[in-house]
Amino acid sequence: MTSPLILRLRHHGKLGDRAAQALLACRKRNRLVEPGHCLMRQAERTSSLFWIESGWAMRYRNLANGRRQILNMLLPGDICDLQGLIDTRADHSVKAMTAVMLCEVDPARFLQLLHDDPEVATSLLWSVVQEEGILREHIVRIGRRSARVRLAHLLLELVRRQALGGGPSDGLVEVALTREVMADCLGLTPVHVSRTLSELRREGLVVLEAQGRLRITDIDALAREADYDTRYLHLARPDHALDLAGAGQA
Amino acid sequence: MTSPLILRLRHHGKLGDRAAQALLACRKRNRLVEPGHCLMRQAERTSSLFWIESGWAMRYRNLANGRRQILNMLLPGDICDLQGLIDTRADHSVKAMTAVMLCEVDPARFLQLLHDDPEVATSLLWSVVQEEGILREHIVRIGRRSARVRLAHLLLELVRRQALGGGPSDGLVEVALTREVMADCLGLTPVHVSRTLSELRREGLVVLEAQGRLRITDIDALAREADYDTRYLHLARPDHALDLAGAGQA
DNA sequence: CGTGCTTTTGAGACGACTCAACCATTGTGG
DNA sequence: CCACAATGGTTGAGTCGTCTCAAAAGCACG
Repeated sequence: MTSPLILRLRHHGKLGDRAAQALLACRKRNRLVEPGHCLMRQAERTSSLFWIESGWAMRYRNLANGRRQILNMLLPGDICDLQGLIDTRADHSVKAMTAVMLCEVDPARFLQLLHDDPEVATSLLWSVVQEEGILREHIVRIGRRSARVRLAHLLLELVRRQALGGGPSDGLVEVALTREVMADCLGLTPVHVSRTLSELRREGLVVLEAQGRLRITDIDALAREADYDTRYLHLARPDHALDLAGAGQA
Repeated sequence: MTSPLILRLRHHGKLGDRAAQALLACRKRNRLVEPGHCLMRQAERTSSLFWIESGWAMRYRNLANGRRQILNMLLPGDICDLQGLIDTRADHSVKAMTAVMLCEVDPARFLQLLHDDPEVATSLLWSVVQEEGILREHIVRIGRRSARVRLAHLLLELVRRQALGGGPSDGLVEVALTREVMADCLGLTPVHVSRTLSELRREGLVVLEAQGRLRITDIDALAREADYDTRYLHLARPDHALDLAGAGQA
């Protein structure tokens, strides 16, 4: 079975088997994190670098007034995070939502590879660009959309992202999200999320399945409702991928 | 006079004169953009790379319902954007708020330098990490803070950021911001921004000066009000900057 | 078959929005 | 140098979306 990291990167462009193998060979060791445990803590110094092999995590920030804002979700194949290459005091925490299998990367080996293999470098750059796009989309969602659209939009994004890493692509959200998690993601209260979700369910756009997991019944209908750009995250193959090697090894 | 790019990068860590010169030498040409004109348009393909030498710009997104969300402001010394290294269809626009002087970069030369000079590579990585931090802070601001705190927090950030690029550090916001711009940044309406700003002015935290420019009269007081972490953006020198060269040229 | 957690539902409050009128500033042409 | 237009800012009144608090209902697990 292919690693979700490779699956995801291959949505960006060419990543040959040799490059993929080289990337996977940067793995130092695997680590299993229990649900609810932290992969990284606010104000802690870290210089670790890893990707998510399985399970979901959340990147969030606790505020002085006790509130919480989830900044992003981390799904299988996501890298967390290039910031780890720099030794900074983290301004946020990362917590496992389910059991999470991490692949820790050997930074030196990783940088070496980045330096030597243009395919890997390009893929990783794509990955960073995609992640920034996700953050921007999140800003728009929270800043200028109603609760209903926010929620629909988030669910669509998660379903799409999990598919990129090899997860289900049939509308089922593979992880049970509590109302509180969705609320902290969307800048709402759990109560209001509950109401809004009921509304979507009443209209048959979404159903609640076993273990509290959600399923989008009609992705296109929901996407229309949510002003969701289906090209988002697609990031089709570029017409002319910039050749990082060309410059680097000239 | 030193370029704001160099000033800003030097807040991150060591960037010697040789490295700084090399970075500036990547400049292909300068371009002046009139206020209100776009540096980059939503859905357009771009593969340009440049930094802001003077003036302010905004990165924003227009929604289907006619609303606008400002994603970030671009100040002198900011790079816009590494994404330009990849040929993607932009999901947002960038518009000059004032007259803006751009320094266009020769991508090939830039990548070469990134590849060869570890000091430059480290600085740029810092820069990317800082930018991500700004986006995250923006999410928290919009998601979990009241109008009053949002506004205060934004002003504090802008004042700090302009100082990093060599602008005033005395609390004066060097560019006149319309209520609408602040509103589109903060996910509010111009009317409500007006009211909120009046409130801050009535309390003497902020004053309105000539040409509609704002001045924060007591930065510390406002920072306390706004739950603003003064370490934010500081990004003090790392204890042990990871040596990108060490791995790359081993 | 409790026990603890999450979800749902209801009622009322409040922050931010809308619409609309008026005011202030700046720039322009007579 | 003034009158005027254009733009952006302020203020008021009423509405609406989301929040708060609280209680009850589901659900999972020991």
